[in-house]
Amino acid sequence: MAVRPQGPARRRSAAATRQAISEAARDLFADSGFDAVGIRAIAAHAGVDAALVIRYFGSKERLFLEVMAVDLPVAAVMDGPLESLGQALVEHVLDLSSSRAGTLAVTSLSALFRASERAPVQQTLREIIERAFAVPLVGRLRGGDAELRAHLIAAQIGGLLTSLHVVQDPVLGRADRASLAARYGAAIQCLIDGED
Amino acid sequence: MAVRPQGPARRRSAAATRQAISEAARDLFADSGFDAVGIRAIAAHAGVDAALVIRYFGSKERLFLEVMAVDLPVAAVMDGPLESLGQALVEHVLDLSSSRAGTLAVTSLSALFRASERAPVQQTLREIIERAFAVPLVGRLRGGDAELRAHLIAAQIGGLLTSLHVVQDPVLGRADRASLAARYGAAIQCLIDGED
DNA sequence: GTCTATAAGTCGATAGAC
DNA sequence: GTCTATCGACTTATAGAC
Repeated sequence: MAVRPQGPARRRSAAATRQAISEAARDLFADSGFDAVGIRAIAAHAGVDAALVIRYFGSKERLFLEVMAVDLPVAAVMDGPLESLGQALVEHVLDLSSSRAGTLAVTSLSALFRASERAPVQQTLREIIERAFAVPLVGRLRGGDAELRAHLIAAQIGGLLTSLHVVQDPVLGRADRASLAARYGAAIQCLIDGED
Repeated sequence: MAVRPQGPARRRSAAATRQAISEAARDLFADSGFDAVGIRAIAAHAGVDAALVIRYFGSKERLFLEVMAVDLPVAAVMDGPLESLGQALVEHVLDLSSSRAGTLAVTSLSALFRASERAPVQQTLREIIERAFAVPLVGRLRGGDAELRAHLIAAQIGGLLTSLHVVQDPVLGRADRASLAARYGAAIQCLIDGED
């Protein structure tokens, strides 16, 4: 085996270092929020030096934006039949927490939400909503005010998500999946159907 | 006139000092959030010394909780007729921003939402929801799952409030009051009516 | 490519003089 | 009741050695 080169520590490829920082930041930001997580903690968690975090990402805020800008994984259910989309959407949202990817999306969204006094974070949130709801829905909705209705549906889903994961409403936590999907699904269906 | 006593600065009554700190904290927290506002800034804004802020309120977090725990002023509309409560509720929420007290409630609520990774803040939010929605609604709703439905209505209003004031969705910002109240009001009415 | 060292500043909270 | 002074720890970000 070749002896290690003269660098102060073991080398990794640039890509591997970047990725390690990315993953550490994602995990820490997602469960403690932007302000509570320092660059030192991210570096320690990634096994790199704190200066590298800035070197690779420019600033803590840019790192946050790059790492938390996930898409809400609802594309599949949004293409389903319109007549039962309300209930299907709620079921899908309730099931997010049982997959690793879903949990990550939900915790990232909560972190974005909590950091939304920063203008670029707010912009990121708007883009996520636009991609997840407005884009797939506006063309499909019958009746007037399609764009408004799509954004109101996004507001409803946002309300459900924040009640579940930000406020952590105990009544919603105790409720069974079926009644929750039926009740809230019906309210969303109301906006899908339109009926002007 | 009696000469001023030997204190290092002009005296105020304890109550007046407390109130000055309270008001400064309320304003600053409401438009910049918990983390972004330091004790020194609050003190400067109130015209007092930074040490007094801690002396009077114990800690920055206790000050935040005491000052931001407002009630959402919806009691009046919640007692209105059930058949049109959905639309009335949305109209009321949309009109909050045109009164001083309403704006204060909305910005305080936004600040609480954004600081909700702290357990006591989360608890405060739950109590606000309980008082504003569950208490006045549970007894009045006909049909099953009254408690669940009341909390889902709270989730819907929460979604509307956060879309308007936290995310600041531009589509909702541009929409006219009447269509917004009609569309979202109908969706809320759906949960009020029940129809199991 | 990775490190040490440090700049330059913030923070919440406390002790004690007056 | 109000102040000064300060503790101790933290922050983001940079400069430059290796």
